[in-house]
Amino acid sequence: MLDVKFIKENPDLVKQGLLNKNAANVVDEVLKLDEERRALILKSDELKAKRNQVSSDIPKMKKAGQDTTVVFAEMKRVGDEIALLDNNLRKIEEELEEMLRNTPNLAHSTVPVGKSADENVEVRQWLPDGFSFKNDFEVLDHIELGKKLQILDFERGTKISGSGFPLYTGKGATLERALINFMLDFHLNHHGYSEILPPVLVNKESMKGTGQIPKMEEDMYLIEKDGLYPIPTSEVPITNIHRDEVLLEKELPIKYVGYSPCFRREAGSYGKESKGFLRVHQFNKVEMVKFSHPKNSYDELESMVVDAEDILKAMGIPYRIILLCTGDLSFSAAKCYDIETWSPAENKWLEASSCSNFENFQARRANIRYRREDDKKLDFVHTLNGSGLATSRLMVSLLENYQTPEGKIVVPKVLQKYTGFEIIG
RNA sequence: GGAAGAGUGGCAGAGUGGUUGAAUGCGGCGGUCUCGAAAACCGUUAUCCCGAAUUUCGGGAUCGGGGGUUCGAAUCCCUCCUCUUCCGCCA
Repeated sequence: MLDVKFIKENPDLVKQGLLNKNAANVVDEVLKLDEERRALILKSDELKAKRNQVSSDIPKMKKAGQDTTVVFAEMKRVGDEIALLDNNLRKIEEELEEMLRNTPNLAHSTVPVGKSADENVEVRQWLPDGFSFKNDFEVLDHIELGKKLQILDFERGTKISGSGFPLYTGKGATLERALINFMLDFHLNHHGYSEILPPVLVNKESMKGTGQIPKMEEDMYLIEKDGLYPIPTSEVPITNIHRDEVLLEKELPIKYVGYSPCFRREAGSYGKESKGFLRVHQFNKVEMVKFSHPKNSYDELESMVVDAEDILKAMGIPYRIILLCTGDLSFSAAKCYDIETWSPAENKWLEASSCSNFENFQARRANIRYRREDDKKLDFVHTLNGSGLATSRLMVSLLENYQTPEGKIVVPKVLQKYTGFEIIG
């Protein structure tokens, strides 16, 4: 959530920022509502001050045996007027809150301005030794491989739950579990994160805190009976760990890594990308979350991207880093890098990770603060998160890149101690 | 799911309608004492909002959340949430 004070002090900057993010320009309306709000507070506070004064006088009057009926009648009127003003105030504040909650975060100054994904910028690319975009043999895609090797069963997944609910079988299930364990261990042992295993159903407050609600509500599952949301990413529960808390400056940055299944309705996105793993309703993801000091959150973002890259390097999967332009940035993000892995069968890059700095946008919504050492004041932390990584897209690249001409899968070296086998097929 | 009880400042814990933002203790911070430290003593110790003013001052709000009664609510009423204990059920 943007700060009204900041909008007030930098209206033009915010207007341009919203424009860059393809968002509605609400600046003038926000400022107007804020002005109305302050005027009402001024009047209301004045009357309350009067009421407080009189209230403290009443015991004295009673003690002195004075008649209070006139004062009571007057104060009744004052009370009614206060109630009226506060009612109006609440309406204005709700309207303002609603508007701000629906207003996206602004992009950082280092983010390229652009309308859509076409204007994203490739930052770097990494390819394993001996890698070639041309294949010596006819490659199978992950669906064909999954079927042939009996490790993925999309048809039965559909029978059990519906389309987009993958079923892993045999060595496929083992490989998936190996991936998750490998990634968790890697971040724990080499990158200094501590592990979280979060609840996968969260309440509305948590969804609001990280910004999935209200803007993305249509894409979220909801268990109406209990008012709980299956999480679209463990960013939600993990970031909300410190909702309404005050952290110590010296404990920053706090770095968590956690595995969870993720649930997304993907409403309205059925199409050619919906086959196999490319777009699913349930997938597994290892997520990194950081609570950072505002002054070095951008360094933390860079190192988080490197943390995710290390996983891909260790597994020998070709990838590239994309810096998202302003128009392609998500609602809450100020800056975001996507990591895309190569799919030889699709002959294209697939988004396997997204690492974002939200600055204090989420912290403001979720009220996550830290106390400064020098002046003892409270300030909002910066929150970041990144997939490290999503197994579904990763599995596509893994299977397709590691297939042999005979249609078998070689298990990447680093995963072998987790799988207990070296080859599938 | 049923019954009973409870939710107050960083923590513990008073307060049941009128200078209560809130006693007291612990903790934290500053000081006196000391070569230094401990002890002791003195002082200080929340957050948010509004308004003025170049270190600050004034006002308002907040005692789990929301609503109500009242001139006035931490205190009374309603409702929701959470926790504890007992019963039931259960991986």
